[in-house]
Amino acid sequence: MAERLEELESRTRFDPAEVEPPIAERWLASGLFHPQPEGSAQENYSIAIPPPNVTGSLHMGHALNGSIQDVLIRYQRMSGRRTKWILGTDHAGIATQAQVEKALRAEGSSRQQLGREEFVRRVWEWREHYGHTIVEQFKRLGASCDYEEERFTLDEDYHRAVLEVFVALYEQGCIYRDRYIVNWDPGTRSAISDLEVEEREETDTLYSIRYDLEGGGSMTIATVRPETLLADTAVAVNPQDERYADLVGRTAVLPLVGRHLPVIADEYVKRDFGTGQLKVTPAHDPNDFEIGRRHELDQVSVIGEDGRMTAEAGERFAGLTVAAAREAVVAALQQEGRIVASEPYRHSVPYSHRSGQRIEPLISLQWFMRMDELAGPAIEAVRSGAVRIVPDNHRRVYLDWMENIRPWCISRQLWWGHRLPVYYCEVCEHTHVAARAPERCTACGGPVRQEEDVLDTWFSSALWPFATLGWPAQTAELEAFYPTKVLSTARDILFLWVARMIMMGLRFTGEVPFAEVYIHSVIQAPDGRRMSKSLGTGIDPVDEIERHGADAVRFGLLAMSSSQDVRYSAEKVQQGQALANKLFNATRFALLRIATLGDVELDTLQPAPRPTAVEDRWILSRLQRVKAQTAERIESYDFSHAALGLYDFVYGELCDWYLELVKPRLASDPEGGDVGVGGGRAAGTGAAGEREALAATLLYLLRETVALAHPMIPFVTEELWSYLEDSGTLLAGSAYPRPAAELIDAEAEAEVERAIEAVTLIRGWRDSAGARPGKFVVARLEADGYGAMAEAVARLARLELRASGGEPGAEEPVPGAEEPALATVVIPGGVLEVLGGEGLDLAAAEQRRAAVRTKLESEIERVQGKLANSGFVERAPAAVVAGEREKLARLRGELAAL
RNA sequence: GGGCGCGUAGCUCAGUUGGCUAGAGCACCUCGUUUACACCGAGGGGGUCGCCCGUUCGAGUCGGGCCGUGCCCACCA
Repeated sequence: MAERLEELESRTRFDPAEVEPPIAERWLASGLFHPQPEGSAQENYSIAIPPPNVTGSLHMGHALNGSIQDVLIRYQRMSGRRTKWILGTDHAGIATQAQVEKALRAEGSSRQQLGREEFVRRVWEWREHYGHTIVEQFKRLGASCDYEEERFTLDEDYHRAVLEVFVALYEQGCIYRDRYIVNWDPGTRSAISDLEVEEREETDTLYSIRYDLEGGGSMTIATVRPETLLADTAVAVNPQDERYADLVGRTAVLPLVGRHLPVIADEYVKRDFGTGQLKVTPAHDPNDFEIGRRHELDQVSVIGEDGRMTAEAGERFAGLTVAAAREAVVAALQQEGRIVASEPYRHSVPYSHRSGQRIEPLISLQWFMRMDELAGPAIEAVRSGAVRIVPDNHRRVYLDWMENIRPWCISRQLWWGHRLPVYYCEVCEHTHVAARAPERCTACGGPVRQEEDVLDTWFSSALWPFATLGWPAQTAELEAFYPTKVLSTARDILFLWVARMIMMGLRFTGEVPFAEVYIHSVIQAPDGRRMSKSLGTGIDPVDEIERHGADAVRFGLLAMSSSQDVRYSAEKVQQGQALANKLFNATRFALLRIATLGDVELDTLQPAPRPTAVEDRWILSRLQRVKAQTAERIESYDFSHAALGLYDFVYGELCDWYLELVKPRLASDPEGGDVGVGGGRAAGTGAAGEREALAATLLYLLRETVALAHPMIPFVTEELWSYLEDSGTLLAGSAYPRPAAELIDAEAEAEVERAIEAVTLIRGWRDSAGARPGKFVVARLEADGYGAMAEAVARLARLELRASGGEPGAEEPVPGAEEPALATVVIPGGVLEVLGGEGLDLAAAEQRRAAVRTKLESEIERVQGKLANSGFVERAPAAVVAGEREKLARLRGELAAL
């Protein structure tokens, strides 16, 4: 220990870069993060991490969520629970495939050139190469995940779980294949789900186009997509619309094409919108598709999967891009004089979240999943509270979405992902759905080929909490850690992921996958914009860790977090860094002082609360309250207050006051130095037993504080623990401090708090009077309730105290006891009478006094007014009225004393 | 069009069930080589709590309206 203390003495500040890596290593080597699968999920505590994209890197959202989950996990682990933080990554179909394709392009190749098998091999290779970055980054953050059991959504076992679910849902009739209108993303050349579509406001031109009717007359149709006219197969009006009642049943002629279109009546058409006449394009508009199904209209597809016009669009337009086709169609219509009007039109346009390209609704043969049947129990789970969403204003959003849930397009035209376990007969087209490929067609014995499509990534993610634990096998892991306790995430994937996990969990395990969903803040850039690489607004958490330390980043993020979105605050991270440094130095100070006390043996000293002075009882009492408060805040997901409350305790009580109060008692020279001028309890005096008690108390305080802070700032606290606890045990595996009721001491709290207030007031006065910081002011304390604290007040406020005139025990006649006061400072319980001091500017002090008087007077007036109001006195609760009366008396006393 | 938020010191944010002489961190100003920490310490200035009505003895806190702002959901050509 001795050498370690020597080494500690030279470290005047906490250096995260030096300390963090070895600590992270000790944690990993300890096995603490890798629990044995024992006990029941009920008694254990588990969290399944939202799996980051396998080739991604840590962004602020990960860092925040990682900090949050780690606080919970560490807190629970220290509370004695068997904890497991399930770790893993997501294969992230589109994102990963896009990355590899980009790399291929750079080397002049393409996935088509490679072929499917080779391409998939290349992606695996890519994953080997880049797939560990983010996990390593989680380690740097200090996240105590179970790194020994890292999962991947394309692992063999995981794949088996996916197949099992797919086959079961198919057999249960929930999964089906359909030619349906989908959101086609020309960028990724794949269908995407509704949730991956984002609407953007845009200004287009709304054209009014004249369609002639057979047998005379015409209709005028408005559209922002004239190019889709080529695929019109009907014209519709509202059945209630008398204006057009006689048109229904007639035939319109499609301009440019000449196709005959029935005029139909459908409720969908709004009478008051535009002309009340609508062109119907079943193949390229979701609404029209529905109309088409209702009226059994033809489907003509003029836009292909490549985003270009097809042959069906006719020779003039085939091969054109959609944009070019629009121009060409408009030009052609203009030539025929069919454009009756055109005006700018603002509307929302669908874009792909994935590729950023404009969505092209078109009809495609895809796999879908019917959701209504699965949604029912998932709705009930949230309604009944089996799954609790925190904060609960997201509850309604979840329920609204679930109650209006629509089929989910689950097939993707990609190569990277779970290929559908669907096999078509090459001969008779018979469809087989099975986890294992059939040798031959069961109907005709012909050869079979597997479906080319893969599943939407979210399909596999939906199984995350149980597929990671070995399901469908009934593993010990599943028994011990499923259901998990809480799912922590930002709200943007509430539908995409959370809702689907609840549905799948209930369906396949019969249990909710987690008891609580905690929705955390989204961290925005400091200017309020979204943090994003493309905008250049991103802040890299790893950079921040390198600059300020992982503890600082964690503390900062926790302190920022809230129930709403917040801007990134570099100051909060600084604050965290300051806290780490402060704790480090406080511990360093205490240990080095104790070591020099001489008669205290640090190596054998047992940390224990052994108060011998009121400040001891005060800080011990305060510590108990902070313990209770911190635990309560962590358990209620109130991380910012947990972090900031701890900061306040460490700074505002432990360091600023307690350590200052106790310094004289820690002086190595029992005769005392120049500290503590007034009073009988000179520095360093006291029996050896008292010094030992103080040392024991200090050790106890520091150990408890450091342990209390550990879930939030694990590195610095673990480092300090190695000095405070020499058995070599890890703090990460030690017990979380619990409040000891017998140490709560309201009286001591009141006594010390009034002393603190007095010191602050006197310092303020000193400053206003220009008293030099180093010089003593001669004064007389004429106030009640200070007792043993009087001398501490004197020392901390730099006073040379003269005996009070009224003090019975004072040696009579004390010189100066009758000395007239030059000034008075109002403090709790009375006043301080200033008798003299070097270079005091009494005029300035007088100004301050006047200001205080004015403030007191106005406040007294306010309170008097309140108490004179009969309504207040009669109606307000008695305690409040009494409080005001007390306040008035106190203020009057202060004013009189001035 | 619906839903959910937000608007409190220069900045970022706290303010539980209405009782506040409205707080914190940062920034700013003054002072300080008091041997834990200058990533420090002490002190200080700074707010019509977006606006207007209302409820109440009392409103930053509750209700209504307005203005500003952000996000989510939604099939009006």
